[in-house]
Amino acid sequence: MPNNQFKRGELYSFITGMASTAIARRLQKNFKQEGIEITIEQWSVLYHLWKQDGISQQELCNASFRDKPSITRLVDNLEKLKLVKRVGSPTDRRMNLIYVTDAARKLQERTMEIAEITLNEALKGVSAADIEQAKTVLQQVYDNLK
Amino acid sequence: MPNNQFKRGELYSFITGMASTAIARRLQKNFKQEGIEITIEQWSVLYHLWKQDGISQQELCNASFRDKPSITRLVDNLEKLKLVKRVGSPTDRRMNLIYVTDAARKLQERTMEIAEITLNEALKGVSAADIEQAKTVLQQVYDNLK
DNA sequence: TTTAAATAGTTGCATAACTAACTATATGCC
DNA sequence: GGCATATAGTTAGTTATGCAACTATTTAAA
Repeated sequence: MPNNQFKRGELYSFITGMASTAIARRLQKNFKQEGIEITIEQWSVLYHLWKQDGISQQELCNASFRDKPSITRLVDNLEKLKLVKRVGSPTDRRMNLIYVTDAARKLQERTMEIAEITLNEALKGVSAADIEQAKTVLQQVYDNLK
Repeated sequence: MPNNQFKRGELYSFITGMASTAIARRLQKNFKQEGIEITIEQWSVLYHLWKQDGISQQELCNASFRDKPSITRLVDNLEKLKLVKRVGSPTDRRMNLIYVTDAARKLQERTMEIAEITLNEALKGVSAADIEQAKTVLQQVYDNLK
């Protein structure tokens, strides 16, 4: 128990997640540089829809670790950009099924490439084993707080 | 070089930093539960000021990895809450020196305790060595993108 | 010394987060 | 069938972020 005790003064960067913030910021910049005018948050929603669309907003909430109002507005903005469509579910009139448009599909390949490049840039000099291990720790943290 | 290549489909959680988001969210909840009505962002600014106050907003930017408008507004809100004071620098009239108030000092001990408890909760079941290693990776990521 | 460039901070605009309160529809129990 | 409860989604209010444009002051160079 005392061996995962954090010393005061080391708390800060772990809590604020400055590393992931930095990655997201860099990815945003790289998108912009390529003339791709979507936010990271919008991209992270598309990311799930590319894998599978026609899912409800609630399922998008679960997949992207966001609450319902956040998804409502992200979908609002993505719809304004004509990247997704809300389609009322035929079987449950409470639900919207979210579909990506052709315009969004055109973004998939290139943005995933940029994301991959950005991530490799971020992880330069870190061994594959260390990355795996860091991912395990972060997953454990997430599970602990779920 | 190919050994720190990320496979597509694993990108997402690393980029969005869901672990650090979860920690921050939990800390916010724990503050609230104790009747402490400040945001994590406000706390993260106080965190630096407790270590040393009377520093400029620019120094706060550097310490807390934020841009100037963000600090302007955080200091605005902290000032409204009477937790910090802006004092014009006597030697450089462009600068504000930021001081914490007695009310803020009263929050230090308890909030640091809560942060420590929250972090230990988040890191339950993770060995000290793994934590160290994850921190090293995150620091490297941050340095790579700086 | 006066003028250009750098620095400190603020303001406006757009996007996004969380909470709480709300509407509409579906489900389940009597 | 009818009513309570759960679920899906939206809206409003506050805080925060990033970018760009702005003011005020300082510094450095011509």
